[in-house]
Amino acid sequence: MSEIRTRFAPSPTGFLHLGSARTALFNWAYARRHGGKLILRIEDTDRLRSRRESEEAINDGLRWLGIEWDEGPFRQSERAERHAEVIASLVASRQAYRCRCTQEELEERKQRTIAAGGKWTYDGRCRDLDLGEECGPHTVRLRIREGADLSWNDGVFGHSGQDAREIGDMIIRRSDGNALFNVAVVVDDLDMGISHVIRGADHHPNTPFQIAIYQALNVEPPQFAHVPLIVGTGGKKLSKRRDPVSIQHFRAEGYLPQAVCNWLIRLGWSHGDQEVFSAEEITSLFDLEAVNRSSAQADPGKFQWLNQHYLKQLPGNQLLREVLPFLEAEVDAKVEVTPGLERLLDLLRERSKTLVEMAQQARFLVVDAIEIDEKAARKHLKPAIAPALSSLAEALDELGDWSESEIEAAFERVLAAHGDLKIGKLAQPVRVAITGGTISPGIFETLAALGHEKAVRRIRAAIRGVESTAESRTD
RNA sequence: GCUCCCAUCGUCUAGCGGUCUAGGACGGGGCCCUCUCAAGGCUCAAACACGGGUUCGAUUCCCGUUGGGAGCGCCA
Repeated sequence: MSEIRTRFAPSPTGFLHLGSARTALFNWAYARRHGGKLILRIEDTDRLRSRRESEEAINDGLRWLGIEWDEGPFRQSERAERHAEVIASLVASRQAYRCRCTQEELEERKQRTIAAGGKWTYDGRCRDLDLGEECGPHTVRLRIREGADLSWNDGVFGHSGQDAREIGDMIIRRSDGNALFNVAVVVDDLDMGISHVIRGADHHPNTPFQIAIYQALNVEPPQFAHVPLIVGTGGKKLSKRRDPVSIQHFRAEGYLPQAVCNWLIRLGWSHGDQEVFSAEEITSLFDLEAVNRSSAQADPGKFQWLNQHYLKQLPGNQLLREVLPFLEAEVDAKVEVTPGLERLLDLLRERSKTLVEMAQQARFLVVDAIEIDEKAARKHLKPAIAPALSSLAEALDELGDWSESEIEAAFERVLAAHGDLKIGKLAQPVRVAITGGTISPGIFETLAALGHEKAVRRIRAAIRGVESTAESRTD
């Protein structure tokens, strides 16, 4: 059996799109699974929409996801000569012919046919005219035999095909001399030795026409597999306005590439009841047979769950490396890495869905001065708790060993000394005092992570705050 | 409008004629744990779109209906 060669062929018209990324992932997984190669080809023949920056964005996105290609990136635009050559050979062998119908004429005839209740395919006006080079401005059309068998066995949809009569003689070269997408794709796939064309189901209707080109070229088409589209909430088409669709966006939101890949691979593909797949599992288990035929909605909830799952699994040094940029953006300053910070991040991974959230939750530890949430202060920093808070500040200040267990012991002493105060009564005020809010990891762990000096300073500052508001109230 | 495609809990899905009183996961409810928030454990609710066939037997096969999607460019 010959080598498995798949390709990812995006058009560089924006950022790496969610659906494109999944197609890339499927192609990559399929190639890896079978010891084959993935070829990256940029379909940039639409000059108006193609931009070099978006090509870079696609490469970056793929690299970030860990999808490595083996050959390319090739640019379709750089292969124009080869496309022209193939079209010329098709004309020479009378498989294609020149057509001088103008767009206006075509449009008019089309409207007339439709108005008369007919179905429009090219009416073949120039089909047998045998027009030569000198016929003036013209396009080139592929001659489609009426009885041609344009069917194929799709890797996902099974037996597929369309009646040749439904297709009509399609244009393969524009009047400006450039090849059209369908030919360019066929020629490139052929030249690049692609064995499996795995692409979005939006290409499903294109396939019969491409098969006609393979037939005209008298070559065997590759295997086709069309993967169902990803749709947005409500089963509607993904919209750039409503749905987040760019991989870069997810990256900026603090999602891990492992989570994105895992999420995407399970959209339309499954392996029994398994939900979590490492990159190794993806590339050893992925299988076209198990790809679904119906389109899938992208569920953000599952995505968040997966992201937290991977966050929890990340080795400490990697977690730090991932969060640091987000944390520095959060506080808008360079952040010094301390053991306390590392400890806090470790506690935070169980409480964060994304790196962005984690950075927000770690903020209190790296800033010099915190802002205390007013509502939290009103609820928890009341005069009644001030005495206990003072004793705690004292007890903590005297601690020689700033460890979680010593801090806990200090708490217990203070609690006992204040009439068996419940720990919750003291923990919340302290939490507000040191983090500015009501939410944090366990209070002993949080205090330990924050550090001796900052912790005591913040508690004392909170006590002063309580006293001053108490005074202003009695006025 | 025409061509093609799809249809299991809210969502992603398992199921490839009897094992289905339909399984898992996310999300949701409840309980436990608990210094807050999480995490974790246990638990509950939740689906075969509808109508005809085929068959001893249909979630599974066939045909319609309905609903959704894609394509119908001198775009890719």
